[in-house]
Amino acid sequence: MPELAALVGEMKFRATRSALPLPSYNSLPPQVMSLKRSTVKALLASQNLDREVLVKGWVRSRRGNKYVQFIAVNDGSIIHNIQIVAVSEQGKELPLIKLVWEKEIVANTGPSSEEAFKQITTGACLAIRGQLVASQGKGQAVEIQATEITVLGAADPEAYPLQKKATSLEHLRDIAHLRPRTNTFGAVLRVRHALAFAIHDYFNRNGFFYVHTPIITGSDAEGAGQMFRVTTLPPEHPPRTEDGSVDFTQDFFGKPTNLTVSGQLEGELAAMALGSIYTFGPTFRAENSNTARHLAEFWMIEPEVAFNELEENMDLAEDFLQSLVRYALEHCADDLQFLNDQYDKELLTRLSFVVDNAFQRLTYTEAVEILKSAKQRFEFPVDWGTDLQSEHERYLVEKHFKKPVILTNYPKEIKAFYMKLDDDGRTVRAMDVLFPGIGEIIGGSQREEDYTKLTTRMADMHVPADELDWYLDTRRFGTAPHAGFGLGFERLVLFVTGMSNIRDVIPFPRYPKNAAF
RNA sequence: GCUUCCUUAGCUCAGCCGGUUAGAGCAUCUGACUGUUAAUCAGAGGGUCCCUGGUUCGAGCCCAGGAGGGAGCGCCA
Repeated sequence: MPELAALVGEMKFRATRSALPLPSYNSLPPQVMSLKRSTVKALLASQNLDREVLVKGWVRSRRGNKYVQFIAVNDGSIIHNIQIVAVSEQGKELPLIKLVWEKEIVANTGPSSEEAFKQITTGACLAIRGQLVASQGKGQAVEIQATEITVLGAADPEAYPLQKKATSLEHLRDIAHLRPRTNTFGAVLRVRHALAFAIHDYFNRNGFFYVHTPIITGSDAEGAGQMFRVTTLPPEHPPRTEDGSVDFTQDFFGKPTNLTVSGQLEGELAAMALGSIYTFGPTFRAENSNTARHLAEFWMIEPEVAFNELEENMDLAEDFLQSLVRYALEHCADDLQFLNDQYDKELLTRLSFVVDNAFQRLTYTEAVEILKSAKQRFEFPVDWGTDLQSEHERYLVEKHFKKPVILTNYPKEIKAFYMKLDDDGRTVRAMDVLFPGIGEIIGGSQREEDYTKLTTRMADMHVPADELDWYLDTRRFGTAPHAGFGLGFERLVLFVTGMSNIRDVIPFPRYPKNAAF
């Protein structure tokens, strides 16, 4: 014999529901099914009131009493919620709406209705049909007077991890599969989308062609960092050659292969035919970097332009960045306002400043002089010939110039082999764009187009020329001056959103000891 | 990889010099309230104090080792 309490609960639940006519969800009247879904964004902007609408989304909060209920619903189309109101008939308890739960219509009064109402909790997914009307309350212009609410998916309030109150960004990283449902990550992901779109739009308007460079590369000479090996050989017992080393001729590609650390070298090949090109794709670095500015898997944009020299490369980088930030300011106003209010009160001011003011351009040598005469004490000494430390870059950007800085003409010893040698033979035509709070957001250069100088540099730096003969062919056949740079997409998103950790501006971050989701 | 800080309720955190039964706000549950704005008010339930070992009459607190996380640095975008 079952426990009495359990039996009563079961009866209350089943009996009331089976006492009602039970049309299935799929046999709802045609006018219900034909009503097209509106986004919250469209409804909040609508001037066309007093009409029937259908909206679907997730419950952010529910409040009220047994006579009137207010449900804040968000569908991701915009950061704002739409308020759903369910009011009771005069003199009656329970709001007068038709509730649909588990594909069955339940009455608008009675125990089954109470059960259905209990499913409307934070995190639950609803479809709401009702009248779009001017709001009677303050705080929102319009609201929906619900006539029918369908519970598409309940969310157990005891188990649902996202509360109405603040949750730390660190904890949200542990539940990254649910964090898009928060205001913060909704805003970040919409801004991220807008920036990605703006990048393609900018290049398309300016005559650049989007080139897809390979993700899997057979070259380990790109010089941009540690690589992830790609192999189908069994890790326990790989085939061996006679001398005992792994026999990569039996691997999938017949040679060792890795995930790309840069599309630049292939991008240069395309630029030497199409003129202006860009890449925008995933990039992988197997470095053990544990910082708020590094990911093992990130997205990089690499434009490359034939006939451009260093000056034009700087002009492109500056105009490009300013255009992207301007696009975000114009198209993500609500999201940026939220991030400004919630995380970084200077965000909008800083973004406008970057759009309105020219970047400071100076050479590495000039920067060293400024740093040497600075009153500030640095942990690491400044000396011509050594790379600048984070503290030095931060001083220049945040204290001395108080604006984005483009540093050029670095000593050749601290830069990559493909950068064009200056006439003095000591420096190369490199450029780093430094942003406040981010540090290096762009790294680029004019490329060495002279075959002899390039091969000499490669020999000096022990870069195997035989593996890069295809690259050297561009210098052998119809070489031309050209220049380009790499923009870390997540660093751009970091700057525009004002977030402080790069792991919070990509949906599923990859970093040492973490590849969850 | 290095330096440093942290780990206590579902979440955010407090916990005095090592001393009785482990605390708050929010969330959750129950009740009240006919237009709320992260609603409010009243009540209730909720704990492997990260793990292992040690010191002590006694450990959330002290010591050692381990795990996880944050921040800073290096590598870079």
